[in-house]
Amino acid sequence: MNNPTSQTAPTHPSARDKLLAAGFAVIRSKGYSGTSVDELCAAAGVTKGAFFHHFKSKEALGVAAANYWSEFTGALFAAAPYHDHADPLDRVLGYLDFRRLLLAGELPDYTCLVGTMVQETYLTAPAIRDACHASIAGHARTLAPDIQAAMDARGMTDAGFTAESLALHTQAVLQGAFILAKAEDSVSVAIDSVDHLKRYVTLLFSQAEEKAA
Amino acid sequence: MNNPTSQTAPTHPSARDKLLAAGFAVIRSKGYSGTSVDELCAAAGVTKGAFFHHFKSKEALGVAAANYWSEFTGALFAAAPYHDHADPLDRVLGYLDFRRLLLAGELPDYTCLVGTMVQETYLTAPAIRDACHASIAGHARTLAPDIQAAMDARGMTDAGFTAESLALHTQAVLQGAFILAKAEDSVSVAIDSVDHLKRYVTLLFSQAEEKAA
DNA sequence: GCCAACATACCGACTGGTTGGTATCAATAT
DNA sequence: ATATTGATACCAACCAGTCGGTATGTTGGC
Repeated sequence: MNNPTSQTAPTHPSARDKLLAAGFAVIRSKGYSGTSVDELCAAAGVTKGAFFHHFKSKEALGVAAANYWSEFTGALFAAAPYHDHADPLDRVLGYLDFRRLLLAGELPDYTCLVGTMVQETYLTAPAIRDACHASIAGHARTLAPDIQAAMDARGMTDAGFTAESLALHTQAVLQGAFILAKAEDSVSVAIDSVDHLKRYVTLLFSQAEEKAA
Repeated sequence: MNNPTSQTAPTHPSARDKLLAAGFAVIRSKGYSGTSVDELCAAAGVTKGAFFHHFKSKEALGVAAANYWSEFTGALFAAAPYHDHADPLDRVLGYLDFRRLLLAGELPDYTCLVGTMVQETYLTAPAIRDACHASIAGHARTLAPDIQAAMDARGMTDAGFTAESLALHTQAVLQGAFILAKAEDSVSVAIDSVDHLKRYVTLLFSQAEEKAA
């Protein structure tokens, strides 16, 4: 009856896993403050007793959800195909194509949990803010090496920006694109913004190629 | 004793005005859902009775605050000096310089009210979402003519993007920059993103100039 | 038998919202 | 000039319901 790998197996998820999964969905729809513990429990199909057995507070669930989000997205992007390109610039552009591809389904499905949470909690819940920051910064850090390699290949030693700052800029564009998509209730504006970002990166490196030539 | 222009005079602001001003500050700090009506009243120095005299619900205050935000920022940017440049591209770049300049003080002082609110309310309070969308889209619309003029001046008839989409992209970058600044608890990452955006716009139009030459 | 994993029942504090009432005003009638 | 009217602006107290959190079970595997 019991699954020996039940800790993380989707066939027999623990109340903790169900709550974290419910957190992804509900918090992305209604925000952190707008989501009640009761609501979370109902969405997860567990009771409040289970909630407070696994999380000492609502804030603790917020932190855990942000950390789980880091794991989840980390695995998603690590398995993505854009890493296969030989040229580092192609990997960066491939990443943006992949992000564009992810803009599918309904708004709560493709928006960013930690971007949503940090907006509300940056002053009131520093622990959540730190976990969200770690998630965003950690993801940006996976991009920086490819950007740096692309810069090095073109001798861009004095480009006026760092690989890290460009990596963070991509995240800013994506987060902002989500906000505009929510405001317009349409994904097209987000797609347009990713296209602008891709055009920026392309221009940035083609410019350097011309200069080098 | 009584001020004949008391309706809008800052020397004798009405409870409504005080509540809207308090809304700017408190909602930008704690988010919409995270802000209670009692908190708003305390910050404004009025009672709950006054609140519900002027606003039929908390949501109505959210809508009114978003609309007031549109007026407020509309006046701010209309009076900004970047409109004086003769070259439309200089006006666009001047706008970005002005936005960079506005990134001063504490986080709740320079972040965007409607960007914060729409993130939480896009599904639960359509009236607020619409007001936030009107604010963002309306502001972007003030940028589009200058962008279009800059494109026309360079014969960019087939640039692969519209002036409107670039205007919206600037707003996405700014909104995203605010999120990253909140996560990092530092404005520098937001400044970097605005710099990237300015570099993008510069590249976009210098590229077209080269092609035309 | 025991402990982790849950469920049930409940608490005080706080939530958005309502109540009845007062102070202040302009307009009008006297 | 003054009294009457009626509307607006505002207040303190209060309401029913919801909040995050707790106390006390019950259960099922080791």
